Amino acid sequence: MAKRTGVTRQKAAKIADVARLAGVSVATVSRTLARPEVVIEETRTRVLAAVRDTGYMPNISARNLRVRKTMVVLVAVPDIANPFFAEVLQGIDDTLSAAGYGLIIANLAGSPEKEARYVDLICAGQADGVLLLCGHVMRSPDRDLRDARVPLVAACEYIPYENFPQVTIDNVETAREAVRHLVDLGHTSIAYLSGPNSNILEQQRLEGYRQALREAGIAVDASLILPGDFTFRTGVEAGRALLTLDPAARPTALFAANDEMAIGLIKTVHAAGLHVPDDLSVVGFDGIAYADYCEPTLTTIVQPRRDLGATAAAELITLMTTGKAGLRKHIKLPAKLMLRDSTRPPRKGPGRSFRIARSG
Amino acid sequence: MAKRTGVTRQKAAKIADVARLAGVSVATVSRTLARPEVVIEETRTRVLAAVRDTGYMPNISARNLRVRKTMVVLVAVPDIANPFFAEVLQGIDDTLSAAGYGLIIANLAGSPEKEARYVDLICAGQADGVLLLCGHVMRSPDRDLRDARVPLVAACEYIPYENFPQVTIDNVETAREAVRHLVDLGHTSIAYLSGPNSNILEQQRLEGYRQALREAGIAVDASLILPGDFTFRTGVEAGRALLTLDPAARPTALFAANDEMAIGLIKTVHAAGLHVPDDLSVVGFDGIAYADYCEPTLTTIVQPRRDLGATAAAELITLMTTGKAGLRKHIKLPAKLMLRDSTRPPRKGPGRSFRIARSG
DNA sequence: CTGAAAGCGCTTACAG
DNA sequence: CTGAAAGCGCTTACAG
Repeated sequence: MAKRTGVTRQKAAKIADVARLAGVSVATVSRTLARPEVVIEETRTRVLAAVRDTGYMPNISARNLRVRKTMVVLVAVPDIANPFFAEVLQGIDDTLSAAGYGLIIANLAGSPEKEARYVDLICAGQADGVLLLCGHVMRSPDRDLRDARVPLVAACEYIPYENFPQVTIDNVETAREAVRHLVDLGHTSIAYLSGPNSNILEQQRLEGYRQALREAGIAVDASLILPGDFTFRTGVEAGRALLTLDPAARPTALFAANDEMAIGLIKTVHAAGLHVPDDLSVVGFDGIAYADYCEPTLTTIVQPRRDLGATAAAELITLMTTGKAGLRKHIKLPAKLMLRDSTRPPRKGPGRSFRIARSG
Repeated sequence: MAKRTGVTRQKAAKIADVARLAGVSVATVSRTLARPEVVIEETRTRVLAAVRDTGYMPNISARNLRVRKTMVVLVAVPDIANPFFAEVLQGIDDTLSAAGYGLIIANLAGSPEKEARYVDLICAGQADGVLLLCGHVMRSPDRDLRDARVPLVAACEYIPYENFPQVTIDNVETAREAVRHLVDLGHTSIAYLSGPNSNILEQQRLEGYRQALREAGIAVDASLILPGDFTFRTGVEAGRALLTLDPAARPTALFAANDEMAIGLIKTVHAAGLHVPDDLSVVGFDGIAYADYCEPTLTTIVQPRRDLGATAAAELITLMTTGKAGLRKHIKLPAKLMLRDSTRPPRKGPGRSFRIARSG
């Protein structure tokens, strides 16, 4: 230990303090820290000891100013209170902070003003890269993020017609698998509880539903496609709609475009005396924590949230450091069907002939 | 619009570019932006026009280096994937970003290495203030945050024996209110499902439970205090423990130290045929979103999460800018009891004499 | 009211 | 292998 150690010192030590104590120039201190192998061992030892004794840590603002980098990444999330994104953020944070990057979390929360503020911030060079989890390229009234010469990577919600890297699951294929599970159980009357029509995830999941039915030789019945918007509330409404149906015409299974809606629907039909899975099998999508707590526990598609975040962050780091993207523009991560208690073969056996007679 | 606008320019405009275009010195540009009232109107007009035409935005690193501030606040959260903190973070983010501060989210996630890295970062002057949501003052093997001459504010989880500002709900009073609600319904045999003993929140909620019973003249029965650790799993275990009890000795109501445990317990006793609230009333604590979806919906204490975050952030801003804290060191925000479907008067009427005979 | 100049703490060619 | 020096983009006394 030197005379006065850094711990209780009033002001933080700067590089000049270290240089003085070690008896070298500031350039040598800087070099020792950045590329230890270029200085001779004796110098290195002296410098490192001085660093320790002074408690020196570099001033990031000064370094960033000098090298013209910010070492921060902005990540745009639609809603930070949504647990889904919280876990994706964890994967991002792990990867980015291990590489020395800081994180600015831009919580869009449906506010165009906030979004515009963040766009301006990025255009002003306040971030070295941007991670888009919000399903669109951020905009402001007078600036376009694509002109900001800053690396972009999107994750979770695919953004069509763009050519930066994107990391998502394969929504079409995964939705297809979910519906195939219902078909395999013997269901032939399978409803779909949709998300908002304009949403890309909704469009892909609906497509997967269609494909699975087609493969099974089941005609798509438009009356079995229930409107929803990803909220618990529309799940409840869809449940009520199901209850008004003549029991003979009621589907024996339902695939919901997300878990919240599935859970709202189950709760509603339960309260009316319908049993899940005996009277109705339900599959959700996302794998939120609650899907494992609800009654019955929900069969659903579990997205690799952490990995989605980590992979996107790694892709962005590549882009920021090398200036070029990895080989694949669109990385699709596997999501898996988690079988739980909300699905079961239909009680009355296949009602297929009935459905075909009724539909289109 | 000037000849070439900033939008598609290669490099971001700097203050010298603005000065040249406006025909003034850089000092004047800086002044106009910082304190518009000190320059004469004509100058101000010219400068502002030049700012607009160049698309100028100040380089934050340079400014921070110069004024020796970082304009970032570090917020330490125990677990970013926990929806409770996600919403507190929203309140923090709103307040801080409106004041021009950036946010570094330190996701401690039970990792002492990460925590130490963040402590070093703060000691190196990389943040102007710290918001502690983690229930303890962050530590690293060789540095103490309290010596880092950086403003500290804690929120949500009270940290005893410290003298920086703290913002929490009144856990004792609120728990007392929850139990009083059960007492008012006529319950006299009221169990408590606890959190981990070492946790300060647990200690306070237990104290509130005790006070409410005492006020009602009900003796505390140690056998009705079930161990838990805030997880859904221990709620399930407590439910099983309840089921092994002789029905006559079974409590008619239960207060759980948090919602996850309450929900796990309800699910377990339901599966065994016990009805909530008819056979058992349950009150939770926290007001997580799921408490409003589960079956039955859960009567619980709703914490003002957003407000907790916003208030703590405002307190920290005061501390960072004026150097002194507000009047009150410990700010207690009101939490409210949300009545839902999991509580009801006991089926068999007050069993008070029985309880007294049995306990203490 | 405005300008010239110093300086915040670093990194990095450029010499030697 | 090491040092002297320039410069990253700002802000702010200090003069005038």
